[in-house]
Amino acid sequence: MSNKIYKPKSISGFPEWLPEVRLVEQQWFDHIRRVFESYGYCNIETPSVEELDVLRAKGEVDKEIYVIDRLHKEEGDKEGRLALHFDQTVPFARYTAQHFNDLVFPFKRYQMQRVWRGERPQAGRFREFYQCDIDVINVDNLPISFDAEMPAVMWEILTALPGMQDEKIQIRISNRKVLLGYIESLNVSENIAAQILAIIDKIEKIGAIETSKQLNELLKNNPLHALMVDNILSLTQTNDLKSVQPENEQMKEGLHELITVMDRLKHLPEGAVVADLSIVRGLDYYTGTVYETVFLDDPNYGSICSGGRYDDLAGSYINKHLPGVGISIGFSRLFARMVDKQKLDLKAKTPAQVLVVIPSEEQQVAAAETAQILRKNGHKVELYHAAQKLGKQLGYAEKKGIPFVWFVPSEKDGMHQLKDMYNRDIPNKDFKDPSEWKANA
RNA sequence: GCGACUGUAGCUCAGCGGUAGAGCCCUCGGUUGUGGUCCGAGUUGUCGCGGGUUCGAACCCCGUCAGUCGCCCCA
Repeated sequence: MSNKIYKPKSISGFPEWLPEVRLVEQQWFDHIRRVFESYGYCNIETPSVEELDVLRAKGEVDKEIYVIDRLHKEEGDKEGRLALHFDQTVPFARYTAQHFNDLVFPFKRYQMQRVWRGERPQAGRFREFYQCDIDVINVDNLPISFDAEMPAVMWEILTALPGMQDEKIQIRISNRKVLLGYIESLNVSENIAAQILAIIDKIEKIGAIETSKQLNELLKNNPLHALMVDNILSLTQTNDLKSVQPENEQMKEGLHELITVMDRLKHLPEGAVVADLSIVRGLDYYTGTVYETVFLDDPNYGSICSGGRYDDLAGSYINKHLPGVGISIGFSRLFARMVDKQKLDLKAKTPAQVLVVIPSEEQQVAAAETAQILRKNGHKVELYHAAQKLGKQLGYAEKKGIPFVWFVPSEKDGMHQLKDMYNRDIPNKDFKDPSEWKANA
């Protein structure tokens, strides 16, 4: 055995939490799971790794993918290269294609797992993080109503998460067919079109004036550039979808879909969900509706809940047409912000609700028996580990944030006592029998 | 991948050329069946790493690694 001590340090971008934070994180997962299931989504879990070729099936992927290797891999070993998945949508599409015959469609599933991206970490940006996804995939046709269900479910979750009550968030929705259709009508090269999208994507960050400047610079060789820039800006900033004149069939279809989705979200509070044609959402597999969600007081923190519709992602793995739509909570990004802003209730460092103390050696057995009875009655119980001074035992309960302390009787035929640690003024409750104490009473 | 800034005790930081410090935390005591306050005592360091300048470097210089924040990209 070596005595060498490796100084412990956290690896940047790979978050880990203290017990009191983890407890709240688990509550968040419970809450999210409950709402997902209330809409009938079933859970699946896919492996952390996929074959690299599966992850790249949709062509070039910009995302930084971690590949994994065996330490003792021999030269010439013929194995598919394995890689950690960078999202849950691609593995889900593979899963759906693979188990096509055993699934019932429309297939509604949720997934809450870690994903990995080798990007440079920053506030709210990790290399290992949780996503909570819901997706629906159907055969041949997927009703547009699902495009409206996605943000509705997420709004319900996000506004009710413990600690999120005061946060002002907004889900923004667009349809890529609108902007892509419009840009197609401009007859510019593919390269220029991509650059236009990249500039529009930053509109909130850099402002309309800077956007206009950059677009003019980009398009300056086109004789109509002033008009084009004006039109792009007014399109991406419009508040009235119905007044937009479609330039072609694709744009018309996108507008119609977007208007339909917005119509079906009218039951949500004013400003919860808005149509925003400047949403670009990268350049990967989305083909129609796209979502992103921001904190209104800090939109640059990044999206905490994004997704969209993909017409043919599963088609990379099976010769069928399997359109889908999905949305994903950037769980770790969202959670880390609430931790940083101290919005979480971190009193408890343990799930234990009651600490059974051991006032003296003689009571050790009685204390252990009592703890067992309380557990059988549904309480979460920790038994103190030694017959030490009571002040020390109470201090322990306090430090761990255990709300109740239990005293076994000090004499034959005496009463059990329950002490409330948070409300010192409340007198101790007496019980003849530990079973008289009901959980949550 | 590019740029800026920062690395000193478990944590937050002071010291900026002359023997390494404070607060918090932790441990014990004041308090042998009822905690949080207060008081006293105590433990804690390759000053990120390597090289250079200097009689002397935590401090100045070079390199390197790590972290934070921007850019890019994204949850």
